[in-house]
Amino acid sequence: MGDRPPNLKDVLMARIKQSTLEDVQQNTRDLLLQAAAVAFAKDGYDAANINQISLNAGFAKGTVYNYFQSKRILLITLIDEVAAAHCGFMMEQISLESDPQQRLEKLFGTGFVYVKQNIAKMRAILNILYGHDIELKTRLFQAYQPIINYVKTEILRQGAEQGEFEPVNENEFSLLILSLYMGLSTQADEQGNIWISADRAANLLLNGLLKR
Amino acid sequence: MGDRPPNLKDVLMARIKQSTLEDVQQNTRDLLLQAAAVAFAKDGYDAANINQISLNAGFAKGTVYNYFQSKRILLITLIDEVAAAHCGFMMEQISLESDPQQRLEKLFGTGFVYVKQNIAKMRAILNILYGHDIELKTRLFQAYQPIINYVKTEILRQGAEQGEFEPVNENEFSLLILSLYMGLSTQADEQGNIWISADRAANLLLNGLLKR
Amino acid sequence: MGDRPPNLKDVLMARIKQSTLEDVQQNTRDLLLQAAAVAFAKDGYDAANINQISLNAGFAKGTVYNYFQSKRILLITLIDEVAAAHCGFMMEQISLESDPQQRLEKLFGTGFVYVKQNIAKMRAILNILYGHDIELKTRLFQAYQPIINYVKTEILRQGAEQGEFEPVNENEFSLLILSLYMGLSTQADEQGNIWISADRAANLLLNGLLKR
Amino acid sequence: MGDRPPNLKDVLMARIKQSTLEDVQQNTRDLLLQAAAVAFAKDGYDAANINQISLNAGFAKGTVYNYFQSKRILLITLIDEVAAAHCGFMMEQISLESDPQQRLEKLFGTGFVYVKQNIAKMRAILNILYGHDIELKTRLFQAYQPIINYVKTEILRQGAEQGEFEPVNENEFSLLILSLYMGLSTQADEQGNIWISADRAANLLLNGLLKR
DNA sequence: TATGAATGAGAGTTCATTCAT
DNA sequence: AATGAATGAACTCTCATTCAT
Repeated sequence: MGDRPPNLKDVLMARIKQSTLEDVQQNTRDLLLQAAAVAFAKDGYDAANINQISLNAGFAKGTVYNYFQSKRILLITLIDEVAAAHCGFMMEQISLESDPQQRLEKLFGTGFVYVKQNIAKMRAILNILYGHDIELKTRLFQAYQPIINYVKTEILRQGAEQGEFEPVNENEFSLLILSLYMGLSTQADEQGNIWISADRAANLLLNGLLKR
Repeated sequence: MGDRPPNLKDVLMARIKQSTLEDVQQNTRDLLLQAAAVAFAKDGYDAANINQISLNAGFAKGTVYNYFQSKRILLITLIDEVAAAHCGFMMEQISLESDPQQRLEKLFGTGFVYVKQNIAKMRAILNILYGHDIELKTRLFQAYQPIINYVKTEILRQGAEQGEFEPVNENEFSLLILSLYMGLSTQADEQGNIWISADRAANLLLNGLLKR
Repeated sequence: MGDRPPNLKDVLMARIKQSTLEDVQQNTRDLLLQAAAVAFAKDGYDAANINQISLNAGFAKGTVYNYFQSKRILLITLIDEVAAAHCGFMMEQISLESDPQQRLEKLFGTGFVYVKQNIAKMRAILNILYGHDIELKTRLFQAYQPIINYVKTEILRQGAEQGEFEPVNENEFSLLILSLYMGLSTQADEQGNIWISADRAANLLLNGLLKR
Repeated sequence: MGDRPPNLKDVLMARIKQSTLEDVQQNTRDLLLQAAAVAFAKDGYDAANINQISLNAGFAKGTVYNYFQSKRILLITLIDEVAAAHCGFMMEQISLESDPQQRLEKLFGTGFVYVKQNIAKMRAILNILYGHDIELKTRLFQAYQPIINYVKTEILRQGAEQGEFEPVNENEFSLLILSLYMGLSTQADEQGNIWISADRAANLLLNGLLKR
């Protein structure tokens, strides 16, 4: 690899000297996906340079095509994997609470944590969610179904059944909650911090939801 | 121009036979900007084809360069002009009301009307607002300062002074209001219709604002 | 065009100073097709470089795409136009004779003249006729139908009706004649000369055709 | 090799469990050459994918480079080996006849048999014979010298000496015979069958050769 | 010997931009 | 002012080849 300046690949590779072939492949794939997230976040899908993604990941320009058939499939893969990880992380954390109101607060709390820890991936995702490409938006919507359903059944419905929440249109309101979460996420700064606290964000909704 | 089917240009041109040179230029410019809005809305800035914009406006490939120095300047011009018209239209309508609460409701009412009547331009704008390009977002933010200031001084401050509203952080809350308006606008359908009514949108905010 | 060495384009352009727009387009198109024929003849379709074709024609590398949508469409266009010209030329010349036997001799005579005058185009065509691409061969076969039909009806059938020729399977024999012509054409040297004379080639067939 | 469906390699490998190292190498080499013939026949040299050849032969991507230094050398090796086998087979069979006229008939008979039994290899060879690459054509011509010389001395000269054939230009006529054989071979169908019978093909030539 | 991850030169193609008419 | 032929930088993608295992 000669006199290239050390990069993410080199650093990580050093840690896995004893790795098996599967590890190498998984590692390369992950490095490429991470570099793709950074590029798509910074420049958007259309303006991002797939050769540069490969180079930034620490590989030659063609290497990305050993793992992803095309630039678009690279993006779609990123969407699917980020959405799965994002949904999984949030659902796992939210499930630790049992009270619907606390679950809603936890949604924003844990959601904002995910944004902070995965700012590049989130920006790549948000560029699509608010972008022009209908096909990609649909894919993204499908990939986020798990958390949408979770909010619907495990927060809204449960809250209504327990008499805590007003009965609302579950479908509309679960979408509204996720829209607010995503909308606030777009306002994260470079470090992934969001100007409004998770509690205040949840309260904005709770004031409209809670019986008084 | 031969046997092309009649297009927007041809139709409009027929109405202005008596126009002066300035009128023709203004008309051409507007046609190009409108075609640009449609293209940027549909494909995004990067993927939009500037030659196709010119053709869709009813002119030849090079014509756009007689009016705009580059593709990017075309976009910036579009941002500035749409923002100015958008702000102007909303402020003019809102000013017809004098009560702060009614003004807030009018903001969403008249804002949603603007979206419906200018769906392509709005989508082009929203693509930028939620896109990756910081420079363009800054430009957009500057261009929308008039309405942000208007909300701050003519709605929030006035409401607070009249004892109708809780005293809130004017800067933060005016941004939050505009964010909600823009966020809901991203959910407009093909015809520019938005699933939530202006009243309900305003009430979401008012419930948190109003003294009880 | 600066200090490029003068090329075919420059020479020809000089002759058509007064040309109209249509002339310019037709001229550019023809130059590109001719350069394509030379390249496809020399390197074959797959190995030919479409950028180099444009450059060899005297234009920038992208110019070929102003006239042909893709490399393959450039080739298909070349096939169609060469076949049409080739068939037209031969049929026109052969029709000057009325005797079937003389027409057969004229077929080889005039055919060999066409080869000599269009050696690059012929080699491009023959590379396809004897190449691996079935789709292209089919297209070529379709494009040469006129001369195949002409041989069938205006030479073989007429010769049989006039009692000069043995009655043979018209379809098979017309194909055999054209196959022999094409096969001999593959053996043309750099200048387009063929080692066997048109008369001897025709006689090979006439031995099998003529009644004795 | 895991759960790949069994392929030619696996089947053949099973039969040679007891083989020595040399046998294994020879076998691998042959499998690669056969896969190369199939690929070159189907897609032509330029468009054929050397990695796919290796995979189709039942090996990994890089294996072909353990046996052949480059794609081009693989092709040249194929040319040499096919030509040698082809010439050997035909000369061996033809030698079973002693009469020149019967030898000529046998040439087409046994030649057509070879085509049918080696359709992929023949198509690869014919693609080169009628292709654009002069260097390869020259190589092919050299590799087929044995059969050309055989026809010249063991058929034409012998026929003339025995008074059966007209005295003709041996060099030209032996080439003509082989050209006819190759030309007819290009018209073999998917199964390697040729529309004209060996006897009729031979008779076309005998009409011009035989004394009357 | 066989493997397959990685390489990088080079291809086809797009399209913002220029400029002579 | 409007045109559209021409330009050429830059991009996505392919694949022959290398080499450490």
